[in-house]
Amino acid sequence: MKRDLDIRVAIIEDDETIREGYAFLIGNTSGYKVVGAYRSCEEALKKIANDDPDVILLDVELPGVSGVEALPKLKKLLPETHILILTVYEQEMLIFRALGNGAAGYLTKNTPPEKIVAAIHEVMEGGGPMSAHIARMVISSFKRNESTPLTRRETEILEQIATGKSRKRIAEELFIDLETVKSHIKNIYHKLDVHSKADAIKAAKDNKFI
Amino acid sequence: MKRDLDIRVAIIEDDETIREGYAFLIGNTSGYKVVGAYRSCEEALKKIANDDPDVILLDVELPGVSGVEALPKLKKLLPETHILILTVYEQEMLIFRALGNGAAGYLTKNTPPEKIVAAIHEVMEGGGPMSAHIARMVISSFKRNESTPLTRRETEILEQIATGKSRKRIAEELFIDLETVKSHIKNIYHKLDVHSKADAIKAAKDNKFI
DNA sequence: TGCAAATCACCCATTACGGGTGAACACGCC
DNA sequence: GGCGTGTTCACCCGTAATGGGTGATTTGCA
Repeated sequence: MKRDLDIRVAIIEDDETIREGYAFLIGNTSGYKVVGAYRSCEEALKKIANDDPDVILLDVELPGVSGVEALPKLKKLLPETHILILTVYEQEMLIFRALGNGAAGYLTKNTPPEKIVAAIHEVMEGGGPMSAHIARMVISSFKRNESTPLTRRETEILEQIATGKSRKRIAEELFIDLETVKSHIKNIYHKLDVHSKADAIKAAKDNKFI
Repeated sequence: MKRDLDIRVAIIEDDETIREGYAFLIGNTSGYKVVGAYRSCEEALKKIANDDPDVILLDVELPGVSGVEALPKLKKLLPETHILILTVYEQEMLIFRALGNGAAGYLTKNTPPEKIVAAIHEVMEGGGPMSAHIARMVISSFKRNESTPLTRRETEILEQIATGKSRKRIAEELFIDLETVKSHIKNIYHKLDVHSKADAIKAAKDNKFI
């Protein structure tokens, strides 16, 4: 299907200077080829399927249909294509929405040109290129709060509650009595100063206790 | 406190050849200094506090106390120190446990020496260095399944259920009737072929529908 | 030896849950 | 124009789960 061995790159970016800059950079790197460049998602969604790109560089802050909104549509149109996000913003919500919608990498626009080319290569090799600060935020999102007021057992039980299991089922799976589970839950509620499952789960997640 | 401007690195690694190799590499790079090298976590936990390291390179597959187990203890001992995981394994469970326990980065042992030094630098600058394949796995963990059988509304309601909220509360927050929520839940259960909250949440999470 | 953690017990009233059946209305698609 | 899908709401049923009070025992680590 591919017409040669070059990595086929498409660019979706509204700023002409930046778009042309990327196109020039990538087009002049051996092994890479620009097969499409668009100023909007609407335009790209109509024509990009014909470009058969391996990688799409996607700006998230576009006028009209934003990059994150277009992501699922691009993925549906080109399921095998890797999509790299390019942005000036480093907002957590935006990052996690983009990654949840199928982005294969996330780069900030201060990324030096040679690193962008390296990222395209990396994503083709099964990697997940991210700018340093983005990577740190992603890693942080996994990190638990080490100064939890909950004991080991309480944390374990709250995790089970957060999966929707009933106290009875939790008791059975942990080989303890239902009364013991109730007792732990009462202690959890006191420590977190809440009066319901939902509030306990929210408080614990907000504070990264679970 | 710091005796000079070098980045202070400690190494915990049982294989002597590898340990010495890293020590030699880092010690001979200007701007870096090896302040400790240990063959086990037990040994490291006793003495490492005196080294006052900026970064610790930590092997996860150690005899005795494993790297992941030692992570919380090291973090408690040296809260300001960045810990970089070094491993041959790329198991998801190990990666997410390590990141959840406070690791600042995750490198595989096939990482070339100059990249290890770069990773130490990157972590000092607020980055989160990861090997390419690890980064892809981390990113994948965020990705939703685009071919969900659930509708938009059903997904929304299942997400609410997964936070532990009651149907009544969900109805209030979405400004719809309790009966409507019940109706959606019945449809969700049918689609996922389950008969309880817990099973629905599990099925949806396993398939990345939520 | 003492304190925290984990275990179990019995009390109470209220609410939530799972399932069946049916129906109205809006929207897009052929 | 009609058909399917998605969203909304209604009324039925019985069982199970929840939140809270009070108190007691045992185990393990410091």
